[in-house]
Amino acid sequence: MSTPNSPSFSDQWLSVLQDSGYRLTAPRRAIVEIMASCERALSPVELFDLGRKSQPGLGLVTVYRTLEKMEELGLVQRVHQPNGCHMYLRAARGHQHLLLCQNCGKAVLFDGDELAPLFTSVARATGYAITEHWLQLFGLCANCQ
Amino acid sequence: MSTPNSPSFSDQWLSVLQDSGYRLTAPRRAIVEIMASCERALSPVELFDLGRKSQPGLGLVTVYRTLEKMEELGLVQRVHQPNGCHMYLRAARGHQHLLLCQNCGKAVLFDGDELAPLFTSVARATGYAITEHWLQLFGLCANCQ
DNA sequence: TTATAATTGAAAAAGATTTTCAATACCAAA
DNA sequence: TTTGGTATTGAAAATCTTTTTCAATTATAA
Repeated sequence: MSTPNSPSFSDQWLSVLQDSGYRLTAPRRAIVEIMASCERALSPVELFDLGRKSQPGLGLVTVYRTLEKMEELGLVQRVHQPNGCHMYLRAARGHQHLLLCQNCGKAVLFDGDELAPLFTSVARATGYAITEHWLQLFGLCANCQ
Repeated sequence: MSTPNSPSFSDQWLSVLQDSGYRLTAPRRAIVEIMASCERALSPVELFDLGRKSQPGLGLVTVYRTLEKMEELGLVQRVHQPNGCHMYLRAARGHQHLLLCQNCGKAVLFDGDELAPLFTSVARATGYAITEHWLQLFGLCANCQ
């Protein structure tokens, strides 16, 4: 429950950045504000365009750099697209996976705790040390069906 | 069981290409021969370098174009990498998932039958109609660890 | 053998992302 | 406050993968 005296979602992110030794600058504030309140996945260029509305001098490079830091801090997660480009989405807590509507782009998250046993057994069967996994689902949301 | 008189694996692929209306050219033969016999995922450039050994004039563009056709015909499958680039792997039959060595590219396939219940419950919980899923694991194979 | 249409490779273009670098701005310490 | 060191910035250029263009070549059907 958010009250006028409780820190907003984006203020929390700014604190995380600051506590990690990063400086709070106007471009970062603008980027954080957008990402912290957006429910869709955004491409770096979309984020850049949105950010320029409040921060006209904003550079695309700064968008990339800030996304990198936010990902490193677990604030946003990268979304892989079939064309190889990336989008970024507000991260959920814990390890969450993505279900994307192929029509409108709306994203829903779900957790994949049930996957752990599968990964363990695959690792054992193959001898591989598994370092990373991706699971993404595609479909149609209730509206678009 | 392959005998001197039965068509080789790569000859089968060439037949598929020809039956689909594509012409058989020396560059295509070279590319098909490599992909049909390689167990690792290859990047277009790796394939290009390998192909030049038997076909010195081979162009990278032809590699891309031939991969595109082979994927369309279900002979190879695209492998997505975290960096956004693609590699290509001889296609498996049936629905299989990929575990890829990040060092040498060696690929292992596993089936994800155990995932079905997860997808069903996610579909029910979200109201989405799930049409496609994307699961890929990354790690280090026994050799590369 | 010939005609025609697919295919080729080089070069250029297109995109996304990263690097470089001089100028700027944050913020800790005085 | 003021100040100094240094993180950060944006522009431009560089990278890298992939696609497009185009004139020359080549496979294949007639």
